[in-house]
Amino acid sequence: MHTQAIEDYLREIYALQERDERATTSTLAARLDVTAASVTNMFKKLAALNLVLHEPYKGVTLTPAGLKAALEVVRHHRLIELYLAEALGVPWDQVHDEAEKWEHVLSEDMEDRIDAALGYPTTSPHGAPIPTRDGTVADRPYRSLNELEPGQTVEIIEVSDRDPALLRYLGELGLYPRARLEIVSNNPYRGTVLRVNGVECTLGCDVARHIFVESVSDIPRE
Amino acid sequence: MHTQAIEDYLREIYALQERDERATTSTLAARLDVTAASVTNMFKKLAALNLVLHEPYKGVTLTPAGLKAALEVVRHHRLIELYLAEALGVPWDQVHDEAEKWEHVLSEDMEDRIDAALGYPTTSPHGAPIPTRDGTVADRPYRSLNELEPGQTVEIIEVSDRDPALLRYLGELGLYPRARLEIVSNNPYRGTVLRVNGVECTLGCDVARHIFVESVSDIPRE
DNA sequence: CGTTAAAATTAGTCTTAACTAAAAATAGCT
DNA sequence: AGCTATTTTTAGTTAAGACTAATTTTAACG
Repeated sequence: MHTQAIEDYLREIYALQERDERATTSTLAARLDVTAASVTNMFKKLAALNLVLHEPYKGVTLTPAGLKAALEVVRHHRLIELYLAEALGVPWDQVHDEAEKWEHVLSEDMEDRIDAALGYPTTSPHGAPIPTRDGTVADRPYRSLNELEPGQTVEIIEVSDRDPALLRYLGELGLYPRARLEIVSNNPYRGTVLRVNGVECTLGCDVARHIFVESVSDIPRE
Repeated sequence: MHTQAIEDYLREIYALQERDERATTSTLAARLDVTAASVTNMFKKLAALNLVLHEPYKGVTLTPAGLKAALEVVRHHRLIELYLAEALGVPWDQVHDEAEKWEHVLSEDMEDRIDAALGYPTTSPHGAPIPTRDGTVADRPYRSLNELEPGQTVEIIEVSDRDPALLRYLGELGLYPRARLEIVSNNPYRGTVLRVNGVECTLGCDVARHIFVESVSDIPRE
């Protein structure tokens, strides 16, 4: 196992690559709340450990070994998020911050027990896929809310887990994974207007961009 | 909250004082698997933080502030031991080592949730009292197995949690807290011979010393 | 194409908590 | 009491991972 700091960096680098964003010095610094200089130091260390490819002034990319290590951390993280929500009733806006701490102390044995207690789940409370133990992740060919045409009815698949205030707001509206909603209008400046449970509401573009959905026609409800 | 290292030292100093043993440099070094020099350094740091009184060449004693901090760590430790055993089915010989890691990442909120999920328990799986949130611990006016007269029937109250192999052995014999046994003979050199569930077995003195019991006459079974 | 702003890197420092090796203090034994 | 073995402490080092300040590289724009 790697140090806690290394695991944190790997988790965040993965989180960026997962969304096709570049893992740059300044982005990591903002996400981990450290200075840019600290990030550069760690990038060098990760590169020396063959966990990332560091292109100076460009950013890093996970190597196969780095991806494997990152997926282990992410698996721990998402399993714990779900466990806290299911077993201890922790609200979904708090599970991310707690899991960030717990993920570093989870032994393989405890991982197995939690996995079994949850019935071998496949997604976190926010709808993110839980990597398997051997390091594979489900594809996510989903679209963001802000790319959709008015009139469409869609089902929420996943929402970003990192903004507690936003999660509380979405929770109030009932915008959890598996919730269905209709797009009323969509405008890159004014945001997305949608109807959920008969209620209309507006989400800003930067919010709508982090909500992933699937067309209802594609997944007939059982 | 204090650093993980400080919490580990406080926990072990408390564990010694709880058994009326002196918290010396070498004892702590053995328990925490560090060198004596490291312990001396930490003793100075703890003394500077007013958590212990350090008498050079003699050892340390927890101050009121140190005791309070130690009891918080011990509360976390024992709550987690019980939670792992009850909720995840972890065998009682493994819960100590796992709890040693988990105790450092437990927020107050999670502590409350775990406490509630367990129904506000008062003892760990090994029978050790769980300190309350405000820092009080139940008295333990119990005797060790090796102090008893033959013929007595007693109930196990508590066993030491730190030797997994011993715990597995005791588990095989059914020697859990609340188990009843009869003293067959007791000898400081040969150890304690006892009968439990109709089976006779012998425990060495150093083992018997760490098993705490209460006379059955004192506690009529409901 | 050169100037400037932003981003990244370097150089050097700090803290925590370990370590080794050497010196000092205590305890045990005759 | 005095010698020896053990224990403890001191002194100095190391590693991780953060930091600041200064410098270099890249990107953007007139």
